[in-house]
Amino acid sequence: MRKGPARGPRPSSIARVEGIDYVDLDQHLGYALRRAQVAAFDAFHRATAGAGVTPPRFTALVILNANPGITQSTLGQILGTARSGAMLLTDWLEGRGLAERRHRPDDGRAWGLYLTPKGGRVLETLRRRVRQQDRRFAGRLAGRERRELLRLLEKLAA
Amino acid sequence: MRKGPARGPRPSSIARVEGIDYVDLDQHLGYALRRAQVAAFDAFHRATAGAGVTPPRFTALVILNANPGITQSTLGQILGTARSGAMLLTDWLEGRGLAERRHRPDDGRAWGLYLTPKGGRVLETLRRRVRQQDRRFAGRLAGRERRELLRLLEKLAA
DNA sequence: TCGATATTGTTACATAGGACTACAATCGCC
DNA sequence: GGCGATTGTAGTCCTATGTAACAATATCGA
Repeated sequence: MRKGPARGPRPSSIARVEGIDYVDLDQHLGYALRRAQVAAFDAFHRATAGAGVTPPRFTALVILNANPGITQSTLGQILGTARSGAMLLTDWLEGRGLAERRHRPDDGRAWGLYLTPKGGRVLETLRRRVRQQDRRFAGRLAGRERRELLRLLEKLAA
Repeated sequence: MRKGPARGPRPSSIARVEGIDYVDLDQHLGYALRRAQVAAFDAFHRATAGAGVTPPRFTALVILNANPGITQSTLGQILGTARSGAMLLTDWLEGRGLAERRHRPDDGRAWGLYLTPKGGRVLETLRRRVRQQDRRFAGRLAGRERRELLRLLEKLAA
């Protein structure tokens, strides 16, 4: 229906071009957020290179680990995607042996989603790498600045 | 080649789901940035509803206005997209009479891009609406917080 | 000056992530 | 028991990219 930020082929980075007048573009929160997010995505991608793990997939792993047994619908809500998208994501995870669907005794329609032992191990590795890269990425900020940034972002997205 | 944030069909918003343990997801800059950006995009979309103007299109208008005569390649660099994408974008702008291509006397290969008078008017309207919506969106932040946020984002994206 | 090389716009093609809809199975509630 | 709501699923469509190939033109070096 409408359009929004998602994931797809990527701008390797949004570099400033020499000799161009950017006017007051930086004063727009949306523009500033987008630039920062592209940079963050770059960092994420470097951290997980080769694993084929995208941000939503990583998020799904984290969520499944902390909330075993949730349904695909719930996962979709958490990620902000349609049910069909959550299903494709689950297919992907299951296809790699990272997660599995288990019938729910209490509800014949729904599946419960669980991380497999392998999924847990992969998550741990990813988590370590992502955290490390995150720290490097945020290296330009002082510790207090980083915390302040997170606080402000949280306030915006709430 | 790789994947990254872009625009496409959208998650209407990424709401927190009741009873779910989000663990330390908020501690990841990438995740926090993404959530904030989705919210910002929502605000942008409301501001430009009906105009069919997406963030990159808006950016292109602003850039063309301040840098008349730039080439499509340069526009692509600024937006962080491939030449072919810049061309499609230019087609769209030209199709609506917002911008036009003019032959360059100095380079037979390239076109110079210029905003039309109509393009200028549309930009002014959009700019006003976007700025207004931006302010509303940032309303949850104190003036100083907003400036601080922009400063930190800039530092990250640089 | 001329030929190799690079750049620009363009076209055609491929991909990826979503949304939307329709459907069958199942649940919940009256 | 029956009807509306929910769940997973499959199918289809759309949009925004990127890549590769090409012709025209520029540029640079021998």
